[in-house]
Amino acid sequence: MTSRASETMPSVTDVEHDQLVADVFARACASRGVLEHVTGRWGSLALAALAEGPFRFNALRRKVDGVSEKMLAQTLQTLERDGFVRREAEPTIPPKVEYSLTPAGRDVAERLLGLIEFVESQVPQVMAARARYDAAKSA
Amino acid sequence: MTSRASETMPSVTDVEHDQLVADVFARACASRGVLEHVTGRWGSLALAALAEGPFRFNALRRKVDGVSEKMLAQTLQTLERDGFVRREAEPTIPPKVEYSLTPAGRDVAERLLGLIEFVESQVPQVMAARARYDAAKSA
DNA sequence: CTGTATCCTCTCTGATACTG
DNA sequence: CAGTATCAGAGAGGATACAG
Repeated sequence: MTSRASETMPSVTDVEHDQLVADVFARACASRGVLEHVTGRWGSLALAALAEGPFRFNALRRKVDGVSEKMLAQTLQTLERDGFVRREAEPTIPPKVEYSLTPAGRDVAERLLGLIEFVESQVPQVMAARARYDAAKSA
Repeated sequence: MTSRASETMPSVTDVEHDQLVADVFARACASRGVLEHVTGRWGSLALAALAEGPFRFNALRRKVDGVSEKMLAQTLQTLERDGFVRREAEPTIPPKVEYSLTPAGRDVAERLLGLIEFVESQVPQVMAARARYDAAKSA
């Protein structure tokens, strides 16, 4: 197996040529990086928020409670670069920048939303499971 | 449509104010932590792998290429504690431990799989988007 | 208003080594 | 085989200040 990959990782351009199916389980597969961008701590929340409609920077910042300016900017840039978020800046004073989802972004966001809703619905059960687990541990 | 668990609102340590529905956008909501566990770098891959069936520790380690023993153990413990993964150890020599999904885990894994498959299918487009973005930047 | 730049902390992560 | 323990580095993340 190629488990012991040499010091050189295949570049991203190699991947598009090998018409192999993308496989997140492969350590060097680009899909893993993309997945991390969309499922990341702030990436998932940003996408979920934008699923409700376009947002301006600070509105998004208020929506995603707890995110710092830096991380929000960084997250949005990453998602824009990956083609999931669209950024439209009006060259006015004061500047107005609106973020929205691209078609691909909407698709990702929908699946994300399904996951989020399920997780939210499971919170009580999770808390119960944690309590059980911790009790068994200390016992 | 979200959890209408109005009847039994968990007294889950929870949030400062009692809210009727879990809200990932709230920074103090437990759902955010749970979401991070299942969407985390290794959590998502572990759940996706287990969706294919039960795995023993080292088999899982081989499947999820690149994960260290430590992180896999840690990830599995977290997911077990949250009630998404079941761990069954046979007290034999040598030890045999099998990991599988709980019903809740299966549900999460399915949604995760949908997301992963979509992301994998989007890899070419993402690469193209990145190339475009980078080109525009340097221009 | 919308970011960028800087500094600093602290968690996450992975090698390695060891135990049952 | 299935972990646990420990250590050190890398990088995520946050606060603040500043620029356009």
